[in-house]
Amino acid sequence: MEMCKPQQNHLLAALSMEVKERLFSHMEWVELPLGKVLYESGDTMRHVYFPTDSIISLLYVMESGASAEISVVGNEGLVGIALFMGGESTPSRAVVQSGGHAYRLPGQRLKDEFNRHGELLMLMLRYTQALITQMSQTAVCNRHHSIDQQLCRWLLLSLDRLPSNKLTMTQELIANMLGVRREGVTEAAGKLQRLGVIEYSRGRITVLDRHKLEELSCECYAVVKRETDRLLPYTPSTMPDERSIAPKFRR
Amino acid sequence: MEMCKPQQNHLLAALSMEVKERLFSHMEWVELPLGKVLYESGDTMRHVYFPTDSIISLLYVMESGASAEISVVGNEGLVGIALFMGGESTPSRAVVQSGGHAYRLPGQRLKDEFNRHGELLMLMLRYTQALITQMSQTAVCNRHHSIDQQLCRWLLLSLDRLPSNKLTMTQELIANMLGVRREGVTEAAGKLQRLGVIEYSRGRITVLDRHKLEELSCECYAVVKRETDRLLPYTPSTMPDERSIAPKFRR
DNA sequence: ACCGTTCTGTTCTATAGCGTACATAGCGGA
DNA sequence: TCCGCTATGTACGCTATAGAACAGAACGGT
Repeated sequence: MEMCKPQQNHLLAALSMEVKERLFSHMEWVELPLGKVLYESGDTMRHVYFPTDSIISLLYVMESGASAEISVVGNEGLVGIALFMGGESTPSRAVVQSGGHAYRLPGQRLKDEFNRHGELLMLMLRYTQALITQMSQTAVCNRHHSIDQQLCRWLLLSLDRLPSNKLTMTQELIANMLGVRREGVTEAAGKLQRLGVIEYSRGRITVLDRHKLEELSCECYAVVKRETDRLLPYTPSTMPDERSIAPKFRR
Repeated sequence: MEMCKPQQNHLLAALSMEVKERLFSHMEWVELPLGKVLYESGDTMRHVYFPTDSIISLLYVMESGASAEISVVGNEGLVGIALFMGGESTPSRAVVQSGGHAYRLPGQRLKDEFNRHGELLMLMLRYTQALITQMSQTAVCNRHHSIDQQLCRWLLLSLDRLPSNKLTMTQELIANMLGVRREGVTEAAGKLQRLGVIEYSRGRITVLDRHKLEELSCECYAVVKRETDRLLPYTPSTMPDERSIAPKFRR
């Protein structure tokens, strides 16, 4: 048996003997044929996969059926971060892009390695997953949606983070954020203004019809919003039974 | 200390009294004027920011100077995940997009909350950060680069995860991954073939000139590669011990 | 050796967004 | 009050990519 396998998984290889032995006693060696779906959008993940000579694509599949790759995972990584990030699932699909093999570990076994970590950590991880969702959706949106749709998404994301329905933001600035021309924003904003959805002048934008804005936006806003709400429900910490909630974060 | 009631930070609000009190004894209340840069690409972060009534944009600034927003952070989150993810910095810039305030915590204080967590966790987190980098860069690439460039990037990312210089992948499949038309891939691949960079037929692609491929690719590949190498150097620690694997799962 | 299927190549038109140039309009300081 | 600056509006040609339709080419089972 060769000592230095050419296609071992790098993450597993980097672990100490102690941890590795504990994990490997529960590890399965599985074949991953091309096209196999490891998990669908929203699926509760049961295993994490450590690819060795296979490649897995994380895709976001849109309502239209069109898809875009969010990221790609090979022997440098693992599939199923949501299991330890705390979200248990993601809005993306994992498909085998290049057939091969992987080590597979029941999610529970991975979580067992985490069972001493406190609430702060769990909270951070869950937030991180929400952030990742946003990033992914941004990539998708950049690929597939019009400036008009993206402006709506962007306004809604901003609106959710502000106390009023006004934001101070020149079209030039928005263009930089979206990575488009200022003129493109001018046109899109003009349309929204003509529709009575927003009102603006010299860097002061007032949202008049939020509902319409949501209608005009692409699905990307809703996806991020829904996932963020799911991951971070923000139970008020002033509640007296706060500490009794904490154990639910531990598995 | 003033406890900003209407616009408290949601993450802080969700913490238990115990943890919150420990954190708040080291917390600063800072003003964030519009346009202030919280950190530049590659900067070692000293603080994490919990915005209350401000919005911070995470931007990736390209070599050309053009920029694209990776994500946006408001009172639902925090700026500086790299501090607890283990990377200490990111390739992105954080700019105040909407002036306001935030709670600021020295990074070390946050890390103190993490100091009992084992090596597995740290490894996972570092990987996650690398993945996040890839996602971010995908968003950037989708916005700004041609199909030709994106194909090069994609081939390189795949190549790095495979043992040989051959990959089995139809143009149709690649098109799905990149979120573009199959015809677009056909054209881009044709150009590469004519340049002698690759050779392919019916789903079998051989990379002949990797160096050229890197030249033709946009910067996005290099950014992700460099960051991944930095976060996960895979130091030649203990090699895997075959005997620790359950016999039936050995290769 | 054949035939159907699956890949790849080509060509047409349509359009969104870019680059560029320049015009207008509102605010704010002197 | 005026000037200058910044923000917004508009217009024109250009290009990359989408959408669609179809032709050729190679593989693989029977």
